[in-house]
Amino acid sequence: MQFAEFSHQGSQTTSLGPPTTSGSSVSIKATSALGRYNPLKIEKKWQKYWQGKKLFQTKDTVKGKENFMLLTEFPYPSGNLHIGHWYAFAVPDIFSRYLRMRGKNVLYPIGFDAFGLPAENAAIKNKINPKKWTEQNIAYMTKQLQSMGATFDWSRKVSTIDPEYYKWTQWFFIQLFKKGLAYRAKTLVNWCPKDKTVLANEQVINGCCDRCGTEVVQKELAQWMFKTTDYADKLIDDLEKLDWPEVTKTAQKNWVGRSRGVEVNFLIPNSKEMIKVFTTRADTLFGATYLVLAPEHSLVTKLTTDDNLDKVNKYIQEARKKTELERTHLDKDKTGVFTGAYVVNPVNKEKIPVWVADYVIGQYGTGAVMAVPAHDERDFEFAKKYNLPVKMVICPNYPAPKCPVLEKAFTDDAYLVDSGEFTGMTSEEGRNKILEKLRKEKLAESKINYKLHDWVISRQRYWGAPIPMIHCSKCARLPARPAGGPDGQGYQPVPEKELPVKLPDLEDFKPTTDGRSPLAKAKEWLKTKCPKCGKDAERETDTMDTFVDSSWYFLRYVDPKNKKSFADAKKMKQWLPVRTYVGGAEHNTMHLLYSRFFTKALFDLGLVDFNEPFLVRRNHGVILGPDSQKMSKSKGNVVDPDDLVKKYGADAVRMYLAFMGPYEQGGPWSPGSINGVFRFLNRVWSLFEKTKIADKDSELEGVLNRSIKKTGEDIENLHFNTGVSELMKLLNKMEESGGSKKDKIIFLKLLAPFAPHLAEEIWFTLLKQKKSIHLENWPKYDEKFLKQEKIDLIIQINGRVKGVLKIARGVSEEETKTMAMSSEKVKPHLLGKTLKRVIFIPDRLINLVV
RNA sequence: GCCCGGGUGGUGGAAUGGCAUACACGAACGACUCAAAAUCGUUUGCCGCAAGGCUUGUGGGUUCAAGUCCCACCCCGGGCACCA
Repeated sequence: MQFAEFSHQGSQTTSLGPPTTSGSSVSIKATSALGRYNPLKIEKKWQKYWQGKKLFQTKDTVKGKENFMLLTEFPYPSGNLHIGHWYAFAVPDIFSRYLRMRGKNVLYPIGFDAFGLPAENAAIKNKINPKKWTEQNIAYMTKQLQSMGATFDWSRKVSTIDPEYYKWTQWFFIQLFKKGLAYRAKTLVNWCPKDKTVLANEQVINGCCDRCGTEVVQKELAQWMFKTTDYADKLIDDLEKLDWPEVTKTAQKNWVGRSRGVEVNFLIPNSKEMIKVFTTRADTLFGATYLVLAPEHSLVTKLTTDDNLDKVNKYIQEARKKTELERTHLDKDKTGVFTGAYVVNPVNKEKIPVWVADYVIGQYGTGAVMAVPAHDERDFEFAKKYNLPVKMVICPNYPAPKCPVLEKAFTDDAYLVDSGEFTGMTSEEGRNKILEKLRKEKLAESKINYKLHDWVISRQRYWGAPIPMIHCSKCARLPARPAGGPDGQGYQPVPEKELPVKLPDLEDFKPTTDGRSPLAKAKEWLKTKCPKCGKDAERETDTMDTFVDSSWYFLRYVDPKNKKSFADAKKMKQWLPVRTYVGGAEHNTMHLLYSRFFTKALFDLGLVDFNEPFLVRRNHGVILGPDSQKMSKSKGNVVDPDDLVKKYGADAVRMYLAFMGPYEQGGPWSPGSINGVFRFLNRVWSLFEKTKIADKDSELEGVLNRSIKKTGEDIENLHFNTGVSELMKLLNKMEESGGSKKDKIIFLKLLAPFAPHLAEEIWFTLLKQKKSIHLENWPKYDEKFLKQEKIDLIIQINGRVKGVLKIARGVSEEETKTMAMSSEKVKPHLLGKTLKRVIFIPDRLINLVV
C-alpha cells in the first residue's frame, strides 16, 4: 500500500475551537490537505457517501462471514430525538462497526414503534390526526437518526403502523386464538380513568397508570387476553440458558412469582362445601386459629350468618370502593369482619372462625388463607387488633421448648411443637409429613401458584391495530363452549385472506366515556358478515396493546418486505435468535417478558424454531439532566442533541456518551465535559495534519499492541468508557513520540468505530485511500510485543512500597531480589534485619518480609 | 420487609488480591496575544516547609499484601411487595 506523505505547514492561524455560530472574527486559512476540523461539513459528506454506496445495507448472507444481529429497542416516534436516543443507538453503533471490522455480517436494524397512547394523546392535544402526526414525526426523526452516522440498515426499516406490518400482528393474534392462547373473558381489570382504557398488570406502576400516572381503578370487564400464565414455568426456567443481566432475570422471576406450596381443604360443618386455602407453610397448620376470605370470595355471602350479613355486606362495599393503590399500598392497617361461620382445621379437627378481610387478595391462590398469627406477620397484626388467639407451633429450640411470649410473629423455619404426631419435626419434615397425611384423607394437594396474570391486550383506544375478530349475535346464542375455547361467546376470527383489518379513518377518534373503543363510531367499518353463519355481524372494536406490536418486530427485520409470510423461514434461520439486544432496564417486566412469551407461543405453533428471542441482553443506563433529575420539558433540564451536534459534531457527541461512564449505568449529563472529547478529536486531527513523519520504526509497539487488545475487548464488553480512555492514552503517547506511519494507521482504525466521520475524512483525504475505513479489518495485536513493554516492578518491604525497578518482563526472582536488595532506596530499611520471607510475583512486585 | 446494584479526589470515573486515584472535566500558574478565546506547558487526593504520615461509607477479620475476599453495620439507587 502506498501512502501520501504527510504535509506540514509551519504557521497556523486555524482555530481548533468549536465553530461558533455567532460569526467569529477568527480568520481561517486552510493550510494543509485537511484544513480545519469542521465536523459539520465532513459528517454530512460521509453520511451521504455511505448512503450512496449502500455501505450498511446488509445482505442475508455473505460468504465466509457469520451473521450477527445487533438489536436495539426501536424508538417510539415522539417527535424529537433526545439525548437518550443517542445513548441508545449511537453508542451501540460503536459495537456494530467493531463487529463489522471483525468480519461479521452485521445487521443493525431500525424501525418505529408507532402505535400507542402517547401519539394519540398528543394528536388530540394538537388537534391533528394521529396518523398524520405520527408520520410527520417518523419523517423528522429519521433525519435526526441519520445525523448520528450510525450503521442502520434503512432498507429494512419497520413501522408497526404500516398495514403490511400490522397485518401480521393480526395474523399472529388469530393463530394464538386458534390455539386457545388468545381468549376473551370477563375479569377484574385495571382501568385508567384518564386514558379511558384497560391496562395490563405490567403497565400499572404502584397502582398508577404507567403512561399518565393516574390512579388505576378495578373494573369487571370482558377483555381479550393472552394466556401468558401457560408459560409461567418456562418463563422462569428458560432464563437459565440466557446471558442476561441478573437484575433482569430476578425481576422476571419475581414478576412470574412462582411459589410452591399446598392447597388445604377446610370443611364447613353440615355442608358439602369447603374452603380451599393455599399455603407454603403447611408445617404451621396446627397454629391456624382463624381463616380469612377475600371480599371477592364466592362463598362469603353463602357462609355469612344472618346476624352478621349487614355488617359483612357493608364491609364488602367499602372494600370495593378502594382503589388498588389504597388497598395494596396505602392501607396497610388491616381491617376485617367476622362472618359468624366456622370451618374445621383438617389436622386437628378444631373449629376456627371465618373472617372477611381485604388484606387477602382475591386474585391470588384461592382467595382464602388460613391465618397463623404466631408465624405470619400480617396474621399476627390482624389477630392482635381483633383479639384472636395466637398459638405458637414452631419453636426455635427443641427438645426442651422454651417458647418465648411473642411480640411479633416468628416466621423462620424451626421445630414443630404442639402439633400432635408431628411435634419435634423440622419445618421441612413437618411440611412433607402433614401433606402426606392430608393427601391420603383427600384434604390437601401440593400446588404451585404464580403471581403472573394473563396479559390483557384489549385497549379501548383508537390508535392501535384492530383486533381481527367478528362478533355474531346469532352465533352467540348457540350453546356456549367452555370459556377460553376457540370460538366461545360468538366470536369468529376474520378470515386470513381478508387481513389486514385496516384501522378506519375517523374524524372523531377521542376515547368514549362509556368504555367502548372509538372504533365503534366507524359505522360502515363496523358492519360485516359472520364468517360462520354469513349473517350480519360486527367487528371487534378494541385495538391491541402496542406491546403486542413490539413483541415480534425483530422477526420482521429479517424479511421486512415479505407479503406471503411474516418472515421467510430460511432467513429466520440465518439471523435468529438475536445475538445481542441492547436496551433500557424499564422493559425488564414488560417488553422483554412479552417478547419471550410471544416467541415461546410461536415456537409451540411451529412458526419459529427457537424458543428464546434474545440470547444476550445488555441494559444501558439513563442519561439524566445536569441536575441529576430525569429530563423533562417542565423541569427545563433537557439536553438537545441537535444543538450539541451543531456545536461539536456527531463524532464528539457519540464519543462523549461512550466516555462519560459505564454504559449500563448512565448518569447526569455534564455540560462541560464534552469539551474533553472534542479536544481529543482536534488533537487527533492535528496529529495527522501537523506532524511530519518519516516512515521510521515504531517505538510504540508495546503500547500499540496493548491498545489494540484493550480497545477491542472493551468494545466487546460494552465498556466503551475505558475503550475511549485507552485511545486517549495512546494519543498521548503518539504525541510524545510522533509515531510511525504504521502506528498512525492502526490508531485511526481503532478510532474508526468511535469517530467514524473523522476517521473516514483522514483516511480518504490525507491517506488517499479509495475504500472506506469501515470496510477495513480490525488490527491484529501480537502477544510478542505485549511482552516487550518495559514494566515497573514494585519493591515492597513488609508490604509497604519502597521503590520501583524499571525492567524488562520475565526477569527471574533471584535477579529481581539482588536488584531490589542493592537498591539505594531499599538498603536502609534492611539494615540490621534478617530477611524472613520473599514474595515474588513475576513482572509485578517483590515483597521483602523482614 | 425481601431481592439486585452501588458508595473511591472539587466533578465524571479507572483498577485479573499486587504502585489506589488511570483517562478526562474543573481549578491554579505560566507561554502565545495589545487583550480575550482557542492552543500549548506545569501543578493539582489530604496533612506537612520538608522528611514523612494519612486516605477507597463505618467497625472488625483473613493475608506478606484488601477498594477488591469474609463478618457486622450505615447510606444511596433500582426491582418486587398484605402474593399467605
